[in-house]
Amino acid sequence: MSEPLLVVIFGPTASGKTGLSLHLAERFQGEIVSCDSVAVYREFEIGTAKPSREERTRVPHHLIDIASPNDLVTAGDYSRLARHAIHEISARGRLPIVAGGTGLYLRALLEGLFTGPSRSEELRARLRARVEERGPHYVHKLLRRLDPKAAQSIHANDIAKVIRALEVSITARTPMTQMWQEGREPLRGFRIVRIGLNPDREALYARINARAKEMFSAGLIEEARALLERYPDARPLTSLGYKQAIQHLRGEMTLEEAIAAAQQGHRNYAKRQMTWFRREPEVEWFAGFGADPETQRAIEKSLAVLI
RNA sequence: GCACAGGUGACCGAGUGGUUAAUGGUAGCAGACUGUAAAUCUGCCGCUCUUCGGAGCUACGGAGGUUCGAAUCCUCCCCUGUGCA
Repeated sequence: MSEPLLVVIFGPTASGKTGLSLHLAERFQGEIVSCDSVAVYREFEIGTAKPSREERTRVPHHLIDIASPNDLVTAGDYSRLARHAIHEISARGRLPIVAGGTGLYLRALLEGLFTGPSRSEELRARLRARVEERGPHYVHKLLRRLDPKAAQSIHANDIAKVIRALEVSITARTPMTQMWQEGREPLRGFRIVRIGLNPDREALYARINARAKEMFSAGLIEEARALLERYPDARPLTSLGYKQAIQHLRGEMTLEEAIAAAQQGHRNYAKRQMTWFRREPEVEWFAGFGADPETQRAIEKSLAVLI
């Protein structure tokens, strides 16, 4: 009972995390720490389903709109900022509630990342060029020499991960997997309660379809057009919804096709999120949507005991 | 009604006599994930068994036929698209 409580809510897109976190924050005097790799960027509004202005005045939100579209927020950045926010909230005597769907960021926050070098754009560019010239197996062979263990666990086709492993092993002059041995630095000082939302697959997919479509009628195309003009190289422009909106703007697909592709992308994403979250330890799972009053009551009840 | 084109596994789509349960792709399901993660990648994917080596059954619009052997060739029928009437 000595350590303060930290509530962590996760689940696939459109499972109702926002609604639930809002409800719990009001009920238990909490503040919300978003865990969303796209909502951190300003001006990305419609496609990210950020909580509304009104909702954000009702309950303080953190880690939303903290970066310019031209910035690049990494899992490490997120972890540091989120930990800082959580400690501040807790120091104020309020309940920190982490809510989001970005699995890696969540893990970076809770378990920490290994202390390795951060990105090196030049090295990455060089390695990517190698892949272009010689194919993915060439760089994978390279990794086999520098870090055989990593090479074994990373598939040769997974270029992104092969490159990161090489980047680490080269710049640190130590195999990445060896650096992993030194462990990570997990978040300490909190009793962490993990709440997982796992609505029925079919119902979730229907909800995703409806929501993705609504984003388009709410002006996603226009928002994407404006963003593309001002920040043509912005990273989050490649995220779900924006990507398809831009394809439509370029004349690569009709509006209908873009909507269908966005819906499909969100459905696939939700599935990937679930396979990530299923591995999470000590999760209290709930089968309904977060916006569902019955589910909210059940979660509220199980939380009330702990507070 | 005539003339072409075509009907392939949930869908799209290759295959034009034999190592073909049938290349690909998509969807679906399962999985991986340590600083791009709304990313990137992997496996399974007709049915039934299996000592996990395999075994059996059913499949390329339908019915017959040719052949040792057909999704592939022939005949008839049904359906779809396009053109001409």
